[in-house]
Amino acid sequence: MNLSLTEENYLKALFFISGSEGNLVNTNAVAERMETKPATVTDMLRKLKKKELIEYQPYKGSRLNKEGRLYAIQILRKHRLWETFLVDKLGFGWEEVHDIAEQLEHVRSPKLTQRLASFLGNPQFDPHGDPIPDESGAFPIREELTLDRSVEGEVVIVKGVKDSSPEFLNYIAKLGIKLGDSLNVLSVEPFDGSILLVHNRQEFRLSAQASTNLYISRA
Amino acid sequence: MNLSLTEENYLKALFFISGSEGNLVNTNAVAERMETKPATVTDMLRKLKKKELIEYQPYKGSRLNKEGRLYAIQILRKHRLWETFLVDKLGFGWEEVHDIAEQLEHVRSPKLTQRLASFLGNPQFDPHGDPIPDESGAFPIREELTLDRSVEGEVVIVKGVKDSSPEFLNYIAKLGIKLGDSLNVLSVEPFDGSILLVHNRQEFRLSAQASTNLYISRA
DNA sequence: CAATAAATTTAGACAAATCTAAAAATGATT
DNA sequence: AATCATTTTTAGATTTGTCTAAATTTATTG
Ligand SMILES: [Mn+2]
Ligand SMILES: [Mn+2]
Ligand SMILES: [Mn+2]
Ligand SMILES: [Mn+2]
Repeated sequence: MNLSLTEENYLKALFFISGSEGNLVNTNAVAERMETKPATVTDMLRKLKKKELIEYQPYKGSRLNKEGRLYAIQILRKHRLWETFLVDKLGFGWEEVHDIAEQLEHVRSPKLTQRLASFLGNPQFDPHGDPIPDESGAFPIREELTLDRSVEGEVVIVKGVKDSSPEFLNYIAKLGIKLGDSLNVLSVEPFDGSILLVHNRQEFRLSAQASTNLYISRA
Repeated sequence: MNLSLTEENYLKALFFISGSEGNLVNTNAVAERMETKPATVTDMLRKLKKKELIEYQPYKGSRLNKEGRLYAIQILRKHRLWETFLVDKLGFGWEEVHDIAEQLEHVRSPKLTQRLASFLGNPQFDPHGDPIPDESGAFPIREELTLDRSVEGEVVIVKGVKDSSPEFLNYIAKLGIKLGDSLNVLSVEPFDGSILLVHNRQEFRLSAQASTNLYISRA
Protein backbone atom coordinates (compact mmCIF):
# COMPACT_ATOMS: atom_id res chain seq x y z
CA MET A 1 0.00 0.00 0.00
CA ASN A 2 1.60 3.24 -1.18
CA LEU A 3 -0.07 6.31 0.26
CA SER A 4 0.39 9.99 -0.52
CA LEU A 5 1.93 12.28 2.06
CA THR A 6 -1.53 13.71 2.70
CA GLU A 7 -3.11 10.33 3.26
CA GLU A 8 -0.31 9.42 5.66
CA ASN A 9 -0.93 12.57 7.68
CA TYR A 10 -4.65 11.81 7.95
CA LEU A 11 -3.86 8.33 9.26
CA LYS A 12 -1.59 9.81 11.86
CA ALA A 13 -4.26 12.33 12.86
CA LEU A 14 -6.82 9.55 13.27
CA PHE A 15 -4.35 7.59 15.37
CA PHE A 16 -3.76 10.49 17.75
CA ILE A 17 -7.37 11.58 18.08
CA SER A 18 -8.62 8.05 18.53
CA GLY A 19 -6.40 7.30 21.52
CA SER A 20 -5.32 3.86 22.65
CA GLU A 21 -8.93 2.66 23.05
CA GLY A 22 -9.57 3.14 19.34
CA ASN A 23 -12.57 5.42 19.80
CA LEU A 24 -14.74 6.64 16.95
CA VAL A 25 -13.47 9.97 15.66
CA ASN A 26 -15.53 13.03 14.75
CA THR A 27 -15.04 14.53 11.32
CA ASN A 28 -14.69 17.98 12.85
CA ALA A 29 -11.92 16.80 15.18
CA VAL A 30 -9.94 15.58 12.20
CA ALA A 31 -10.57 18.86 10.38
CA GLU A 32 -9.28 20.82 13.33
CA ARG A 33 -6.15 18.72 13.74
CA MET A 34 -5.39 18.76 10.02
CA GLU A 35 -6.11 22.49 9.83
CA THR A 36 -8.54 21.92 7.02
CA LYS A 37 -12.30 21.99 6.42
CA PRO A 38 -14.77 19.26 7.44
CA ALA A 39 -15.86 18.87 3.81
CA THR A 40 -12.29 18.07 2.85
CA VAL A 41 -12.08 15.49 5.61
CA THR A 42 -15.26 13.78 4.45
CA ASP A 43 -13.71 13.35 1.00
CA MET A 44 -10.58 11.85 2.49
CA LEU A 45 -12.49 9.52 4.81
CA ARG A 46 -14.35 8.10 1.84
CA LYS A 47 -11.03 7.60 0.08
CA LEU A 48 -9.36 5.90 3.06
CA LYS A 49 -12.36 3.66 3.52
CA LYS A 50 -12.19 2.61 -0.13
CA LYS A 51 -8.53 1.72 0.47
CA GLU A 52 -9.64 -0.33 3.48
CA LEU A 53 -7.54 1.53 6.01
CA ILE A 54 -10.40 2.85 8.14
CA GLU A 55 -13.94 2.12 9.21
CA TYR A 56 -16.28 4.94 8.30
CA GLN A 57 -20.00 5.43 8.34
CA PRO A 58 -21.45 8.77 7.23
CA TYR A 59 -22.62 10.85 10.19
CA LYS A 60 -21.38 8.19 12.63
CA GLY A 61 -17.63 8.68 12.65
CA SER A 62 -14.41 6.96 11.60
CA ARG A 63 -11.59 4.94 13.09
CA LEU A 64 -8.48 3.17 11.87
CA ASN A 65 -8.75 -0.54 11.20
CA LYS A 66 -5.84 -2.87 11.89
CA GLU A 67 -4.00 -2.15 8.67
CA GLY A 68 -4.50 1.61 8.96
CA ARG A 69 -3.33 1.63 12.56
CA LEU A 70 -0.18 -0.28 11.67
CA TYR A 71 0.52 2.13 8.83
CA ALA A 72 0.05 5.12 11.13
CA ILE A 73 2.37 3.59 13.71
CA GLN A 74 5.09 3.10 11.11
CA ILE A 75 4.95 6.79 10.24
CA LEU A 76 5.07 7.63 13.93
CA ARG A 77 8.07 5.32 14.33
CA LYS A 78 9.94 7.15 11.60
CA HIS A 79 8.97 10.52 13.06
CA ARG A 80 10.38 9.69 16.46
CA LEU A 81 13.50 8.01 15.09
CA TRP A 82 14.30 11.09 13.02
CA GLU A 83 13.71 13.35 16.02
CA THR A 84 16.16 11.24 17.94
CA PHE A 85 18.67 11.50 15.12
CA LEU A 86 18.33 15.27 14.95
CA VAL A 87 18.89 15.71 18.68
CA ASP A 88 21.42 12.96 19.40
CA LYS A 89 23.53 13.17 16.24
CA LEU A 90 23.04 16.66 14.84
CA GLY A 91 22.77 18.54 18.12
CA PHE A 92 19.36 20.12 17.57
CA GLY A 93 17.34 21.29 20.57
CA TRP A 94 14.27 19.22 21.39
CA GLU A 95 12.03 22.17 20.56
CA GLU A 96 13.38 22.43 16.99
CA VAL A 97 12.96 18.94 15.66
CA HIS A 98 9.25 18.33 15.24
CA ASP A 99 8.72 20.23 11.99
CA ILE A 100 11.74 18.67 10.32
CA ALA A 101 10.67 15.19 11.43
CA GLU A 102 7.25 15.97 9.99
CA GLN A 103 8.96 16.00 6.60
CA LEU A 104 11.41 13.16 7.17
CA GLU A 105 8.72 10.77 8.42
CA HIS A 106 7.38 10.43 4.88
CA VAL A 107 10.60 9.17 3.33
CA ARG A 108 9.86 5.68 2.09
CA SER A 109 12.53 3.01 2.60
CA PRO A 110 12.13 0.23 5.14
CA LYS A 111 15.85 -0.41 4.99
CA LEU A 112 16.57 3.21 5.82
CA THR A 113 14.27 3.08 8.83
CA GLN A 114 15.86 -0.12 10.05
CA ARG A 115 19.41 1.18 9.62
CA LEU A 116 18.59 4.52 11.16
CA ALA A 117 17.16 2.78 14.22
CA SER A 118 20.23 0.63 14.52
CA PHE A 119 22.56 3.63 14.02
CA LEU A 120 20.78 5.31 16.93
CA GLY A 121 21.09 2.21 19.11
CA ASN A 122 17.45 1.15 18.70
CA PRO A 123 16.17 3.82 21.08
CA GLN A 124 12.94 3.15 22.96
CA PHE A 125 12.05 6.79 23.57
CA ASP A 126 12.41 9.96 21.53
CA PRO A 127 13.88 13.29 22.73
CA HIS A 128 10.57 14.20 24.37
CA GLY A 129 10.36 10.89 26.17
CA ASP A 130 7.67 9.56 23.81
CA PRO A 131 7.76 5.80 23.10
CA ILE A 132 9.12 4.65 19.73
CA PRO A 133 7.17 1.67 18.39
CA ASP A 134 9.19 -1.22 17.02
CA GLU A 135 8.98 -2.65 13.49
CA SER A 136 5.96 -4.73 14.39
CA GLY A 137 4.16 -1.72 15.86
CA ALA A 138 4.59 -2.53 19.55
CA PHE A 139 5.20 0.38 21.93
CA PRO A 140 7.60 0.19 24.88
CA ILE A 141 5.73 0.88 28.09
CA ARG A 142 6.17 4.12 29.90
CA GLU A 143 4.90 4.83 33.37
CA GLU A 144 2.20 7.48 32.95
CA LEU A 145 3.16 9.14 36.21
CA THR A 146 3.42 12.93 36.23
CA LEU A 147 5.26 15.17 38.66
CA ASP A 148 2.04 16.60 40.16
CA ARG A 149 1.36 13.11 41.57
CA SER A 150 4.62 13.01 43.51
CA VAL A 151 4.79 13.26 47.30
CA GLU A 152 7.05 15.27 49.57
CA GLY A 153 10.52 13.91 50.16
CA GLU A 154 10.52 11.80 47.00
CA VAL A 155 13.37 11.73 44.48
CA VAL A 156 12.15 11.28 40.91
CA ILE A 157 13.68 10.98 37.43
CA VAL A 158 12.36 13.07 34.52
CA LYS A 159 11.19 10.65 31.83
CA GLY A 160 9.38 12.83 29.33
CA VAL A 161 7.11 15.76 28.60
CA LYS A 162 3.37 15.47 28.13
CA ASP A 163 3.17 18.81 26.33
CA SER A 164 5.77 19.02 23.53
CA SER A 165 4.95 22.57 22.48
CA PRO A 166 8.02 24.71 21.84
CA GLU A 167 6.79 27.00 24.63
CA PHE A 168 6.86 24.32 27.32
CA LEU A 169 10.03 22.72 25.96
CA ASN A 170 11.82 26.05 25.99
CA TYR A 171 10.61 26.80 29.49
CA ILE A 172 11.86 23.48 30.83
CA ALA A 173 15.13 23.81 28.94
CA LYS A 174 15.59 27.31 30.37
CA LEU A 175 15.33 25.80 33.87
CA GLY A 176 18.07 23.41 32.83
CA ILE A 177 15.87 20.32 33.19
CA LYS A 178 16.63 17.50 30.78
CA LEU A 179 15.38 13.92 30.38
CA GLY A 180 17.07 11.66 32.92
CA ASP A 181 17.62 14.43 35.45
CA SER A 182 16.63 13.69 39.01
CA LEU A 183 14.43 16.00 41.05
CA ASN A 184 14.19 16.04 44.81
CA VAL A 185 10.63 16.98 45.83
CA LEU A 186 10.94 19.10 48.99
CA SER A 187 7.32 20.08 49.44
CA VAL A 188 4.01 20.43 47.66
CA GLU A 189 2.17 23.68 48.39
CA PRO A 190 -1.40 22.82 49.40
CA PHE A 191 -2.73 26.21 48.25
CA ASP A 192 -1.87 26.03 44.51
CA GLY A 193 -0.24 22.63 44.12
CA SER A 194 3.09 24.20 43.17
CA ILE A 195 6.15 22.12 43.97
CA LEU A 196 9.37 23.09 45.67
CA LEU A 197 12.26 20.99 44.44
CA VAL A 198 16.00 20.64 44.20
CA HIS A 199 17.63 20.09 40.85
CA ASN A 200 21.42 20.09 40.43
CA ARG A 201 21.78 21.46 43.97
CA GLN A 202 19.52 24.36 43.02
CA GLU A 203 16.25 24.95 44.77
CA PHE A 204 13.23 26.29 42.90
CA ARG A 205 9.45 26.21 42.62
CA LEU A 206 7.47 24.74 39.71
CA SER A 207 3.80 25.54 39.07
CA ALA A 208 1.22 22.79 39.27
CA GLN A 209 0.50 23.34 35.60
CA ALA A 210 4.11 22.71 34.65
CA SER A 211 4.33 19.68 36.92
CA THR A 212 1.36 17.96 35.25
CA ASN A 213 3.32 18.09 32.00
CA LEU A 214 6.39 16.27 33.26
CA TYR A 215 6.47 12.47 33.16
CA ILE A 216 8.55 10.98 35.95
CA SER A 217 9.50 7.68 37.47
CA ARG A 218 10.30 7.09 41.14
CA ALA A 219 14.03 6.82 41.62
CA MET B 1 10.86 31.04 -2.97
CA ASN B 2 9.09 27.83 -1.92
CA LEU B 3 8.82 25.31 -4.72
CA SER B 4 6.96 22.04 -4.98
CA LEU B 5 8.86 18.77 -5.14
CA THR B 6 7.98 18.58 -8.83
CA GLU B 7 9.25 22.05 -9.59
CA GLU B 8 12.49 21.26 -7.78
CA ASN B 9 12.98 18.16 -9.88
CA TYR B 10 12.48 20.13 -13.07
CA LEU B 11 15.12 22.64 -12.00
CA LYS B 12 17.54 19.81 -11.34
CA ALA B 13 16.78 18.29 -14.73
CA LEU B 14 17.44 21.62 -16.46
CA PHE B 15 20.70 21.95 -14.55
CA PHE B 16 21.95 18.55 -15.67
CA ILE B 17 20.85 18.81 -19.27
CA SER B 18 22.18 22.31 -19.66
CA GLY B 19 25.72 21.45 -18.61
CA SER B 20 28.26 23.86 -17.18
CA GLU B 21 28.04 26.15 -20.23
CA GLY B 22 24.38 26.87 -19.53
CA ASN B 23 23.15 25.81 -22.98
CA LEU B 24 19.59 26.22 -24.14
CA VAL B 25 17.59 23.09 -23.39
CA ASN B 26 15.09 21.35 -25.67
CA THR B 27 11.64 20.66 -24.32
CA ASN B 28 11.86 17.05 -25.50
CA ALA B 29 15.11 16.52 -23.64
CA VAL B 30 13.46 17.61 -20.41
CA ALA B 31 10.49 15.35 -21.10
CA GLU B 32 12.79 12.39 -21.59
CA ARG B 33 14.77 13.05 -18.43
CA MET B 34 11.65 13.64 -16.35
CA GLU B 35 9.95 10.61 -17.88
CA THR B 36 6.96 12.70 -18.81
CA LYS B 37 5.35 14.14 -21.96
CA PRO B 38 6.55 17.26 -23.81
CA ALA B 39 3.15 18.88 -23.31
CA THR B 40 3.59 18.53 -19.54
CA VAL B 41 7.02 20.10 -19.77
CA THR B 42 5.70 23.09 -21.70
CA ASP B 43 3.22 23.76 -18.91
CA MET B 44 5.96 23.59 -16.29
CA LEU B 45 8.34 25.81 -18.28
CA ARG B 46 5.69 28.51 -18.45
CA LYS B 47 5.23 28.17 -14.71
CA LEU B 48 8.93 28.35 -13.90
CA LYS B 49 9.33 31.35 -16.18
CA LYS B 50 6.50 33.13 -14.37
CA LYS B 51 8.36 32.44 -11.12
CA GLU B 52 11.49 33.95 -12.71
CA LEU B 53 13.65 30.87 -12.29
CA ILE B 54 14.29 30.20 -15.97
CA GLU B 55 14.54 31.90 -19.32
CA TYR B 56 12.07 30.46 -21.78
CA GLN B 57 10.88 31.38 -25.25
CA PRO B 58 8.27 29.20 -26.96
CA TYR B 59 9.84 27.03 -29.66
CA LYS B 60 13.32 28.37 -28.80
CA GLY B 61 14.21 26.51 -25.61
CA SER B 62 14.77 27.14 -21.91
CA ARG B 63 17.62 27.56 -19.44
CA LEU B 64 18.03 28.28 -15.75
CA ASN B 65 18.69 31.88 -14.78
CA LYS B 66 20.96 32.76 -11.89
CA GLU B 67 18.32 32.22 -9.21
CA GLY B 68 17.10 28.98 -10.74
CA ARG B 69 20.60 27.64 -11.05
CA LEU B 70 21.37 28.42 -7.42
CA TYR B 71 18.17 26.71 -6.34
CA ALA B 72 19.01 23.60 -8.39
CA ILE B 73 22.49 23.50 -6.90
CA GLN B 74 21.08 23.60 -3.37
CA ILE B 75 18.94 20.55 -4.11
CA LEU B 76 21.97 18.83 -5.60
CA ARG B 77 23.97 19.71 -2.49
CA LYS B 78 21.37 18.09 -0.28
CA HIS B 79 21.18 15.04 -2.54
CA ARG B 80 24.92 14.43 -2.33
CA LEU B 81 25.15 15.13 1.38
CA TRP B 82 22.40 12.60 2.10
CA GLU B 83 24.09 10.04 -0.14
CA THR B 84 27.25 10.56 1.87
CA PHE B 85 25.31 10.13 5.11
CA LEU B 86 23.71 6.91 3.91
CA VAL B 87 27.03 5.38 2.89
CA ASP B 88 29.35 6.75 5.57
CA LYS B 89 27.04 6.59 8.57
CA LEU B 90 24.39 3.99 7.80
CA GLY B 91 26.56 1.59 5.84
CA PHE B 92 24.57 1.53 2.60
CA GLY B 93 26.27 0.46 -0.62
CA TRP B 94 26.92 3.22 -3.16
CA GLU B 95 24.50 1.59 -5.58
CA GLU B 96 21.59 1.78 -3.10
CA VAL B 97 21.55 5.40 -2.09
CA HIS B 98 20.39 7.39 -5.09
CA ASP B 99 16.66 6.70 -4.83
CA ILE B 100 16.56 7.42 -1.11
CA ALA B 101 18.52 10.65 -1.60
CA GLU B 102 16.02 11.57 -4.31
CA GLN B 103 13.45 11.77 -1.52
CA LEU B 104 15.65 13.29 1.18
CA GLU B 105 16.91 16.09 -1.08
CA HIS B 106 13.50 17.77 -0.86
CA VAL B 107 13.45 18.13 2.91
CA ARG B 108 13.40 21.85 3.60
CA SER B 109 15.55 23.13 6.46
CA PRO B 110 18.71 25.14 5.85
CA LYS B 111 19.83 24.42 9.39
CA LEU B 112 19.46 20.69 8.81
CA THR B 113 21.56 20.88 5.66
CA GLN B 114 24.23 22.86 7.44
CA ARG B 115 24.34 20.52 10.44
CA LEU B 116 24.30 17.42 8.29
CA ALA B 117 27.26 18.72 6.31
CA SER B 118 29.14 19.48 9.48
CA PHE B 119 28.25 16.08 10.99
CA LEU B 120 29.75 14.46 7.88
CA GLY B 121 32.90 16.59 8.13
CA ASN B 122 31.92 18.95 5.31
CA PRO B 123 32.72 16.43 2.59
CA GLN B 124 33.76 17.73 -0.82
CA PHE B 125 32.75 14.65 -2.77
CA ASP B 126 29.88 12.17 -2.49
CA PRO B 127 30.14 8.34 -2.48
CA HIS B 128 30.36 8.32 -6.28
CA GLY B 129 33.12 10.91 -6.30
CA ASP B 130 30.77 13.67 -7.48
CA PRO B 131 31.52 17.16 -6.17
CA ILE B 132 29.32 18.57 -3.41
CA PRO B 133 28.66 22.29 -3.89
CA ASP B 134 29.05 24.50 -0.84
CA GLU B 135 26.36 26.74 0.65
CA SER B 136 27.11 29.49 -1.85
CA GLY B 137 26.82 27.06 -4.76
CA ALA B 138 30.52 26.71 -5.55
CA PHE B 139 31.76 23.27 -6.64
CA PRO B 140 35.10 21.81 -5.54
CA ILE B 141 37.22 21.08 -8.58
CA ARG B 142 37.76 17.55 -9.71
CA GLU B 143 40.23 16.50 -12.36
CA GLU B 144 38.15 15.23 -15.29
CA LEU B 145 40.69 12.56 -16.09
CA THR B 146 39.38 9.08 -16.84
CA LEU B 147 41.23 5.77 -16.70
CA ASP B 148 41.17 5.29 -20.49
CA ARG B 149 43.50 8.32 -20.75
CA SER B 150 46.15 6.73 -18.57
CA VAL B 151 49.48 5.47 -19.93
CA GLU B 152 51.38 2.26 -19.31
CA GLY B 153 53.36 2.06 -16.09
CA GLU B 154 51.32 4.73 -14.34
CA VAL B 155 49.90 4.41 -10.83
CA VAL B 156 46.57 6.17 -10.43
CA ILE B 157 44.01 6.76 -7.68
CA VAL B 158 40.30 6.11 -8.27
CA LYS B 159 38.47 9.38 -7.67
CA GLY B 160 34.95 8.71 -8.89
CA VAL B 161 32.59 7.11 -11.37
CA LYS B 162 31.25 8.88 -14.45
CA ASP B 163 28.38 6.40 -14.77
CA SER B 164 26.53 5.97 -11.46
CA SER B 165 24.08 3.36 -12.70
CA PRO B 166 23.56 0.47 -10.27
CA GLU B 167 24.88 -1.83 -13.01
CA PHE B 168 28.25 -0.14 -13.29
CA LEU B 169 28.52 0.46 -9.54
CA ASN B 170 27.81 -3.17 -8.81
CA TYR B 171 30.33 -4.29 -11.42
CA ILE B 172 33.07 -2.11 -9.97
CA ALA B 173 32.19 -3.11 -6.43
CA LYS B 174 32.31 -6.77 -7.44
CA LEU B 175 35.88 -6.22 -8.64
CA GLY B 176 36.60 -4.81 -5.19
CA ILE B 177 37.44 -1.34 -6.48
CA LYS B 178 36.52 1.54 -4.16
CA LEU B 179 37.13 5.28 -4.21
CA GLY B 180 40.67 6.05 -3.12
CA ASP B 181 42.08 2.72 -4.30
CA SER B 182 45.24 2.86 -6.37
CA LEU B 183 45.59 1.07 -9.68
CA ASN B 184 48.85 0.17 -11.35
CA VAL B 185 48.42 0.36 -15.14
CA LEU B 186 50.53 -2.43 -16.60
CA SER B 187 49.59 -2.11 -20.26
CA VAL B 188 46.97 -0.76 -22.61
CA GLU B 189 45.93 -3.16 -25.35
CA PRO B 190 46.14 -1.32 -28.69
CA PHE B 191 43.54 -3.59 -30.30
CA ASP B 192 40.52 -2.81 -28.08
CA GLY B 193 41.83 -0.26 -25.60
CA SER B 194 41.35 -2.64 -22.69
CA ILE B 195 43.65 -2.08 -19.74
CA LEU B 196 45.70 -4.58 -17.75
CA LEU B 197 46.17 -3.47 -14.18
CA VAL B 198 47.13 -4.47 -10.68
CA HIS B 199 44.79 -3.73 -7.81
CA ASN B 200 45.48 -4.99 -4.30
CA ARG B 201 48.21 -7.25 -5.67
CA GLN B 202 45.69 -8.78 -8.06
CA GLU B 203 46.11 -8.52 -11.79
CA PHE B 204 43.13 -8.17 -14.09
CA ARG B 205 41.87 -6.63 -17.32
CA LEU B 206 39.30 -3.85 -17.60
CA SER B 207 37.41 -3.08 -20.80
CA ALA B 208 37.89 0.30 -22.50
CA GLN B 209 34.22 0.98 -21.84
CA ALA B 210 34.61 0.47 -18.12
CA SER B 211 37.78 2.53 -18.01
CA THR B 212 36.10 5.59 -19.57
CA ASN B 213 33.72 5.56 -16.61
CA LEU B 214 36.35 5.75 -13.90
CA TYR B 215 37.69 9.14 -12.84
CA ILE B 216 41.28 9.02 -11.66
CA SER B 217 44.11 11.22 -10.56
CA ARG B 218 47.78 10.54 -11.12
CA ALA B 219 49.34 9.30 -7.89
C1' DC C 1 -41.99 16.54 20.36
C1' DA C 2 -41.19 20.37 17.56
C1' DA C 3 -37.82 23.92 17.01
C1' DT C 4 -33.24 25.16 17.00
C1' DA C 5 -28.36 24.31 16.99
C1' DA C 6 -24.47 21.64 15.73
C1' DA C 7 -22.16 18.33 12.98
C1' DT C 8 -21.67 16.38 8.68
C1' DT C 9 -22.22 15.60 3.89
C1' DT C 10 -23.20 17.03 -0.89
C1' DA C 11 -22.64 20.03 -4.82
C1' DG C 12 -19.93 22.63 -7.48
C1' DA C 13 -15.56 24.99 -8.21
C1' DC C 14 -10.43 25.56 -8.46
C1' DA C 15 -5.21 24.84 -8.74
C1' DA C 16 -1.49 21.55 -9.66
C1' DA C 17 0.35 18.04 -12.32
C1' DT C 18 -0.46 15.01 -15.53
C1' DC C 19 -2.24 12.84 -20.09
C1' DT C 20 -3.82 12.33 -25.36
C1' DA C 21 -4.83 14.21 -29.68
C1' DA C 22 -4.67 17.94 -32.71
C1' DA C 23 -2.62 22.19 -34.39
C1' DA C 24 1.19 25.09 -35.29
C1' DA C 25 5.96 26.32 -35.82
C1' DT C 26 10.54 25.14 -37.16
C1' DG C 27 13.98 22.73 -39.85
C1' DA C 28 15.53 19.77 -43.52
C1' DT C 29 15.20 18.18 -48.28
C1' DT C 30 14.32 17.93 -52.65
C1' DA D 1 10.16 27.67 -52.56
C1' DA D 2 7.12 23.81 -51.62
C1' DT D 3 6.95 19.59 -49.12
C1' DC D 4 7.79 16.58 -45.51
C1' DA D 5 9.44 15.44 -40.85
C1' DT D 6 10.32 16.87 -36.32
C1' DT D 7 9.62 19.60 -32.43
C1' DT D 8 6.74 22.11 -29.68
C1' DT D 9 2.57 24.11 -28.21
C1' DT D 10 -2.47 24.26 -27.57
C1' DA D 11 -6.91 22.24 -26.36
C1' DG D 12 -9.42 19.56 -23.62
C1' DA D 13 -9.57 15.79 -19.91
C1' DT D 14 -8.39 13.54 -15.53
C1' DT D 15 -6.80 12.94 -10.64
C1' DT D 16 -5.75 14.76 -6.13
C1' DG D 17 -6.47 17.79 -2.60
C1' DT D 18 -8.57 21.66 -1.45
C1' DC D 19 -12.39 25.33 -0.81
C1' DT D 20 -17.35 27.69 -0.07
C1' DA D 21 -22.13 27.43 0.19
C1' DA D 22 -26.12 24.78 0.59
C1' DA D 23 -28.54 20.72 2.07
C1' DT D 24 -29.10 17.11 5.27
C1' DT D 25 -28.74 14.49 9.44
C1' DT D 26 -28.21 14.23 14.33
C1' DA D 27 -28.37 16.22 18.89
C1' DT D 28 -30.23 19.42 22.25
C1' DT D 29 -33.62 21.72 24.53
C1' DG D 30 -37.67 24.35 25.74
MN1 LIG E 1 7.28 15.39 16.95
MN1 LIG F 1 3.77 14.52 8.28
MN1 LIG G 1 22.47 10.30 -6.74
MN1 LIG H 1 14.15 14.55 -6.42
